[in-house]
Amino acid sequence: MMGATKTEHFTENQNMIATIAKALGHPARVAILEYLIKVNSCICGDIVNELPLAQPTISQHLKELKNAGLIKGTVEGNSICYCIAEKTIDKMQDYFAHIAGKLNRKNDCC
Amino acid sequence: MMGATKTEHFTENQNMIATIAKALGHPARVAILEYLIKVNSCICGDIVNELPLAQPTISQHLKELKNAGLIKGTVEGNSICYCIAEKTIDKMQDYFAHIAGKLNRKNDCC
DNA sequence: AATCTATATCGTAATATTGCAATAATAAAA
DNA sequence: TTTTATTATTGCAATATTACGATATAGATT
Repeated sequence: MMGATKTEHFTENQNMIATIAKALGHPARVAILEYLIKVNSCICGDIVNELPLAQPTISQHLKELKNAGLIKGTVEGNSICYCIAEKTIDKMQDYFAHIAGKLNRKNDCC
Repeated sequence: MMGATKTEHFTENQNMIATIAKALGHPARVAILEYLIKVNSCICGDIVNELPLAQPTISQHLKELKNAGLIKGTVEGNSICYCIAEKTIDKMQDYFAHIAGKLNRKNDCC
């Protein structure tokens, strides 16, 4: 087990932030998130039409966003309605606000 | 070139957010960031003593944080003083505040 | 029931990341 | 100048990610 991340050595919060950040660590997923914010909710096919990626690739990206808790999906007929999970966005906003508030703003060095 | 990210298809901002998020997409790098915020500035060795990872591994994580613009490092004698790049933290705070503000907060579905 | 529509999953190739031992590089200290 | 201290780089093994064609799944439509 060499190239595997040692999650057990870090706090739950650090792992949580990392998981969400990782999910946003790909421009396609950022684009999906922004599109979802713009249209409020949509189905997978809409995103396939919007982005230059194949349907299985979009599906995979949606899965990762969902696993990270950034989006939700509900079955609606034979399609699935996706939308933003506000709570997680709020969590990230709070996190950055929190650490930004802790910054010294005049470092010793650098 | 199959498993390579198609950055050229996304906006500059989407790529920038993804790059920063990706750098925070590992708990060790979140831990390094939080430690740096706590102590204001430190050298690589301090982080090696703090986290359960070998020196080359820490060095690599620092490099990635630096490449993403999240930290700065300045040579100081034979060691390097690392500290937070406030601007980038602010950028992320602004980004999440911006998208949080755009949320509908009562979705059609989900 | 057969077909269409929408999405997920499988399989696989290409690429990237993670982690560390060994070693190099550089500057201070002795 | 030899040694020590600090950090970066190299090389490599293990694992993870990215992308997509082919195929499966499931609900709607005819």
